[in-house]
Amino acid sequence: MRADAERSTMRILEAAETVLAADPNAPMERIADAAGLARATVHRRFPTRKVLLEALVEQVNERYLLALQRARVDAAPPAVALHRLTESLFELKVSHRFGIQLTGDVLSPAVIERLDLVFTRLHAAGEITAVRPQWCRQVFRALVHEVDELPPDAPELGPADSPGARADLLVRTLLGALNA
Amino acid sequence: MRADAERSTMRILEAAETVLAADPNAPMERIADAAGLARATVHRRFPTRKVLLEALVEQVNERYLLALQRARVDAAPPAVALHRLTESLFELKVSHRFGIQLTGDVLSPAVIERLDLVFTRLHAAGEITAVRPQWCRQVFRALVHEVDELPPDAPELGPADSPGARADLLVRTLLGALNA
DNA sequence: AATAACTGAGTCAGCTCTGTCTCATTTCCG
DNA sequence: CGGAAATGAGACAGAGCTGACTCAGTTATT
Repeated sequence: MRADAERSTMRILEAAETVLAADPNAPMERIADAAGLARATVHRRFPTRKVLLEALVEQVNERYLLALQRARVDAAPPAVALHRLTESLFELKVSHRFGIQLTGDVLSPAVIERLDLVFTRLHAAGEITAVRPQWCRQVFRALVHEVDELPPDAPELGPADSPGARADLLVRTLLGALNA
Repeated sequence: MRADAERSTMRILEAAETVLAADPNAPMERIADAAGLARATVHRRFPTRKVLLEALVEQVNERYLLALQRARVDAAPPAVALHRLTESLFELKVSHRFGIQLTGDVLSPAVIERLDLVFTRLHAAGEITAVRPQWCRQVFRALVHEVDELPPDAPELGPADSPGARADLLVRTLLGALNA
């Protein structure tokens, strides 16, 4: 694969993210335009729309996994790990909104496993009463989405729009929800 | 409008709900089939797909409002009202999954107003610390969705699958989330 | 500089969905 | 019963998207 083609592939993935985030049914041509390429070129890398979507999912799963290991999910105190993970996730959301939304159904097993680890450890530490990691994951994902859609000046985020404000709110809300 | 045509209209709305819940992009013909009618007949009632969708939204808004007044939102203790409202909402979800999902953006002002009333009253009663009804609504809707997707035998719902088990879980979780 | 890889632009057939129209037939309602 | 309304079946044009293909021109690599 020529360095040339590599760049094109990346461009396409980026363009697909931004375009499909705005309109999940956008035609391939709009993605090609956003990437500054011809539609035919997109079809050369990704023969089918389905293939392109799968590539997006895989890409997000990789970054997800990266965020999990940067959060030191298995070593750090679980509440801290959750907080760090959340911060990374919000960053991930700005550049990969569509992909994340798409992974709702098809999170990679590796990601699920690590994610569940956070919640079992939270339970073991007595920070939450909820038992099943699956349920915790569901609530987590839902709240991440809601917090993410909060406008920057929302009172829930506190006075200053500090970078960790969203993560704070999320952790607080999630622990409250899973303690009931 | 002949009694005949009235029935057809209802059939179409019902069919649209069930078909679109499974596939939001399903073609008009599939809706017509599900309604036991010809595609042309559907187009006679609802000239455009857009019009049909709007009708679905309106229908859900009506039922939503009905649920709110049956819950005695303005008189009953707010926690009780919330519980009753939640029960109705879960019922509504089984028959109007698609419409409810669609109303995420376009809830009627009347519904929003009544819904906000619940949360301001909850705050006044000291049951939640969250202030902004908008934020409460967001979290509420998100959790309703997650609880609704829980399988009937989920441990979170308790031993017996009593009718109010889901509402119990939701109220518990929501109050926890909005207290953090 | 030569070769191989990549790309742009255009064309093409095929498919699906939409919305409209017609006309014969069935169904309601007074 | 008889007229009016509603329906089914089918055809129709139009639009949009997809995926494949060609070929001339550009770009990277050795």
